Amino acid sequence: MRRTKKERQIQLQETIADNPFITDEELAEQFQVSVQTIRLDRMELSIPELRERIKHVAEERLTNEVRSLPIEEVIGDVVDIELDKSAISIFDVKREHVFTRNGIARGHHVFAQANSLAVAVINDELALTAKANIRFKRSVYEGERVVAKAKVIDIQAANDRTIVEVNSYVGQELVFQGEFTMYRSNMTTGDEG
Amino acid sequence: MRRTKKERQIQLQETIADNPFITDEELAEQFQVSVQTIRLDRMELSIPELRERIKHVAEERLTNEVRSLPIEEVIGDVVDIELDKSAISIFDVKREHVFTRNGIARGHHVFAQANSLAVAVINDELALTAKANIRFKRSVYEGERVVAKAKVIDIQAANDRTIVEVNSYVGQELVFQGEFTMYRSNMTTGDEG
DNA sequence: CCGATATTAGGACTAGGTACTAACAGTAGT
DNA sequence: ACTACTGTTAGTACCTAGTCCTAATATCGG
Repeated sequence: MRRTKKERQIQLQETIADNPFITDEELAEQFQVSVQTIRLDRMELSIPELRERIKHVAEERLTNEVRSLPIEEVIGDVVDIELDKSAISIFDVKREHVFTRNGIARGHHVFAQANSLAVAVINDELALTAKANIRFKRSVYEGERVVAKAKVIDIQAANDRTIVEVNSYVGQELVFQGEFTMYRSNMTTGDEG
Repeated sequence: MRRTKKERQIQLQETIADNPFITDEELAEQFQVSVQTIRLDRMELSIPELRERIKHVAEERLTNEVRSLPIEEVIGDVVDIELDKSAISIFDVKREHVFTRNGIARGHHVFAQANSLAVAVINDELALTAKANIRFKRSVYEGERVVAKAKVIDIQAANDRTIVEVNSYVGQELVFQGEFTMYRSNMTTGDEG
């Protein structure tokens, strides 16, 4: 034994984890044991064979590719809206919205809900977000329901600018705060919202 | 001949393109020709064998990997990164990212790219966006390529806070500006990023 | 030194191919 | 009608990276 079986198996796991493309033969060479030993190790650790590993990586990539942000024009379901006054939407945090590592919702989804509600509440053909000032108050987790409440604060017809305040809650708890400055209609500058 | 050779080969290319995981045998079944014919077709079209195709898909995913964050969790392709210093990502605006009405990119995509780059540049297990101050300078349209450049401005070890500035450009033109205040590691407050 | 555990060797078999040879069908040209 | 050519199919040997199984040997602890 170059080292103990346990030591080798631990290193084996790490080695394969950071390079799934390595063959049993290369592993045998690296650990100075026979190919059969490597295979026994893989069995004991339930590590699949090279081709299965590669396939798995490839499949993961293909399924993850389609997962950025949804296409619907509003993120979340608008449950109430009074144009140019206020609006409410709900958004259920699902697996595809969270970091796989820790189950915490990725901030841009929470932002997207608020931002898209700010757009929706504007009573105009075209509303674009020009500026935003946002604050994530606490993490949102998979399974939680985020309720976003938008309030139109100030309509300055003079410069086609409207300020919308959005507060998002999980239950009674404030999780997100944002102040969006929106341009409306025939403005030339500013991006969407 | 069920159809002409040419027709079959065109369809073969499409079939494999949208499902690289298909075997020659399955293809032969589908096109009602022999396995050998499928192989001749692949030769003529220089389409590699199943295993090579799968490997290629898997490699593409892995070569894009970033240390502190798995790649699929970043919006846009990270083309350069120096942890705790700077990072660059590119994001091609496609049909699914824009308002169908006017072809203008929805702001949260531009935000998501910047935000996720701000997360990626942080050299820590966990990075969460606490605050953000953003400004959409001009609209981004379908077909445009947005290059986001993140710069770590200030690491205040005392309160686990890092300020990251992200500027996004289309060509030479600044389209988005954001200042992200990130919490890192063992902080308890603040949401993801 | 004995027995258990660990390691190695070998053979038969598998999927999904490559590379090559050969046969045959249908069509076109002369 | 004979030949040439393209397209298709069949079959063989070989490859990689394994699985599954049996059997032999090595090594360590008590």
